[in-house]
Amino acid sequence: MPKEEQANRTFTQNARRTQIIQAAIETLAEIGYQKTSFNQISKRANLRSTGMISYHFSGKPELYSEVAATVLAMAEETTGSRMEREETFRGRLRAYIEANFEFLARYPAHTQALAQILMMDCGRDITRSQTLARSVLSVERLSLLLEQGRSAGEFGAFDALTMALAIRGALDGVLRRYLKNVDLDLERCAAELTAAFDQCTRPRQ
Amino acid sequence: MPKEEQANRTFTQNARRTQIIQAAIETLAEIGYQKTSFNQISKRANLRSTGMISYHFSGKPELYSEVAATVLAMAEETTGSRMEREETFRGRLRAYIEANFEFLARYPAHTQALAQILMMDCGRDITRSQTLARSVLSVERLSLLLEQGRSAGEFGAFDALTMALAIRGALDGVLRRYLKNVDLDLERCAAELTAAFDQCTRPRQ
Amino acid sequence: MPKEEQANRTFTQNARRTQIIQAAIETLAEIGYQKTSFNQISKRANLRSTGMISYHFSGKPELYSEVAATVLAMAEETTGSRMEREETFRGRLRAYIEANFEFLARYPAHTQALAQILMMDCGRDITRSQTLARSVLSVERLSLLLEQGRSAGEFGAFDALTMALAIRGALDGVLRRYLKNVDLDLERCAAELTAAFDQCTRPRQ
Amino acid sequence: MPKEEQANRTFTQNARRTQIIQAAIETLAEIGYQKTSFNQISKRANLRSTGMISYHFSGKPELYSEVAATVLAMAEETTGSRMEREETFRGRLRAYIEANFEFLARYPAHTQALAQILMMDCGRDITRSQTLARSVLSVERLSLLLEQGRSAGEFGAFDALTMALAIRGALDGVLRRYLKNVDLDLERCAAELTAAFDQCTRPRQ
DNA sequence: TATGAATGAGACTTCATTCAT
DNA sequence: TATGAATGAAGTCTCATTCAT
Repeated sequence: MPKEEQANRTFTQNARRTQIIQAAIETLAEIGYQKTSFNQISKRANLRSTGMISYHFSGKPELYSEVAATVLAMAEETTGSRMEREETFRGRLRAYIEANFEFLARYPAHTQALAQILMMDCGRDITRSQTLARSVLSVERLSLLLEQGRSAGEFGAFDALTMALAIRGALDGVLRRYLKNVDLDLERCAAELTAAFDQCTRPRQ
Repeated sequence: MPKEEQANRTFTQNARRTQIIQAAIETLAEIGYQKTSFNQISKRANLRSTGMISYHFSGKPELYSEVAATVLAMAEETTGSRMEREETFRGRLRAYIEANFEFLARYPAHTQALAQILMMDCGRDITRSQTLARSVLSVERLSLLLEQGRSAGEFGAFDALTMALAIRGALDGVLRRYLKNVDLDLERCAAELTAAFDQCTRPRQ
Repeated sequence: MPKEEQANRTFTQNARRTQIIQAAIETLAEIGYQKTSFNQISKRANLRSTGMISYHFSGKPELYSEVAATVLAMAEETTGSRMEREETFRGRLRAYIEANFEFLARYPAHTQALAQILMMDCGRDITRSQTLARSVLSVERLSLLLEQGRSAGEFGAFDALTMALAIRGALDGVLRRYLKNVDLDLERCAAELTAAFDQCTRPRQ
Repeated sequence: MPKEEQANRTFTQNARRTQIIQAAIETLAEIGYQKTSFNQISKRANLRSTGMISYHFSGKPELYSEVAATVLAMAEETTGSRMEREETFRGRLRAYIEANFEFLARYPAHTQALAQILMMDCGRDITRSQTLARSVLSVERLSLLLEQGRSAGEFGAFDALTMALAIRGALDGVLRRYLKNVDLDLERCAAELTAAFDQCTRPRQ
């Protein structure tokens, strides 16, 4: 009887959970939130029944939370390590933007799945949770970075939260377009965005 | 027997359609795309059965298309007229950003509903239609504005489409946060964003 | 307020009823019993609402009864007059078969509509009514013809009802095939069937 | 999660499918095609909801196809084995007619259900499928038999297809009457029809 | 007479979830 | 642990019929 609070999971249980989460990611990316059902997910996971999913997850919310957490953790790796190599806050901002594109290029399905879930998260199951707020991808973390950079005199006198929302939004806008229509040249987009936000975060005379 | 191709609608029919569209907007804004059903909408429209909705609209796609068209038309008014008053492209860009905030402040539910529909529009029923593409709010129109401004020497040498996606995305990001959490000071956000994009669209030396 | 038992109909009412009946025939022939709804019929009759049909007919059963009666009356003309010209019972049987094909060739839609209605008549609204039983097309009348011919020594000693059912069934079988697939050569079919039943009704030695 | 392409069905699934098919047959025979709904069928199958039917069959078309296939398979047994015992084509024709009556007498509900489905099969889901075309009961097979018999000199020079349509139609006509009104003496009908078609397929001088 | 808006029952279908095995 | 059959609520849609005008 799984579904316990966390821990206490056997190796097998974790394997199953991972397998299901992976299948959920693929399904969300492939057919979209609307058409994604336990049935679809279980097919992609080569499970013989949807009961398996209900058995390992308390319900759709938990499954989707786990999907989000998984993707966020992966993004954390890519992005976090990329940012830590930079010494200036300005350098970290550039790294943040570039890392977002790198992740998209490497894991489009994961990005897609996360986007789908966050968009539909109206009950705020995920958004309200700490999982997202603590992620390096979060507006909050980005806002903090800007704030610190401003204190250090690297950035101008803008409002950190608004700028963070703008940067995150701009990234999401470009990412979303790419996911719909792969014609975008990601490298060029990355360069354009880093340049743009590099410019508009400059101290204004 | 409604559901006819277009036109040919009586006064009463149009009134009902409007009423239903309005109820759909409120429902989408209030409980989100997922939970929005004909049942919920008909309750909010004080209709006795969902049959009434099916009677006036061929189905969910038509209803949602009409919702989108309605909101876009309203936005067109606010935004379009605000932009036309400007003479420079740079001025129009500022007006565009400001008008987005004005509309949001005046019609938060409409903005919310439109956002929900466009996000879920994976079948591209609406996105692919001309309704959106021709709207002032569209990335395409914004991109065109930037392109023209660049030709006129008002803007720098950035890629117009990427910048348009970024601006639209930044706006959506801030809007979305406001819709989740009304604590944002919209006027200040507007000022920050106009300043930010005014700066980063400048010709770079 | 129409819907009265019969009579008492004004000229206009009768015109409307005829118009609706005609539209029903076309609809049944074109799209089949299943898809035939008041809505479809009213469109084909250029009526502005299905209310019109309910206003002139007490319901679907009455409408379909009238359709059946109309077609049967037309068939009566074709077939009856054709048969009366014959002097022998054997001649009348041939005439009966030939007239069925003539009618089919001239009024395929009417034949189709009647067939659809009689097939679906499980409540026996029509079959049980006298309209059909009294028709020259009915098995009963055909059976009577055979009986009389037998008494007159023209036919063999078969069971009249069974033979009548067989002849009527054979005609329906060929007709139905023609209605599905117009490749049949009706004249040849008519000749074949007259010959066949001419032979098998002969007095057997 | 059933509804798979074919095979891969467990014992239980097949049992349920059979049960539902049986209930569908009874329902069709009892209340007719029009009134037969998943609701009615599920009641007769002692299922608690119509969802069960949708769970085992992809939809009405699949269910009805299976009903038709089931009945045709049963008829194949009765009729096929009865015909194979005959050595002449003429003998087989007689066997064919007699077997039809035998089947009707033994399985009136099945006959009724099949008749209902084939009559309403306007989309030709079933008729167009090979299930019917390959059945012994089909006009095609009957036509072939007549053709072969004619080549062998056993039958006269009639058109095989027309005669096959006539025989099949005659059988259906008698069968249908019996199903509506059980007063017919099936044995006598069988004798009459075999005699009749024996006579009219004779080589004519 | 005629209109057409409104109704509400009922159809089919999907789905997350439960439960006996 | 895993299976998969079963459930039943909820969803969208169709339709004959009613009724105020």
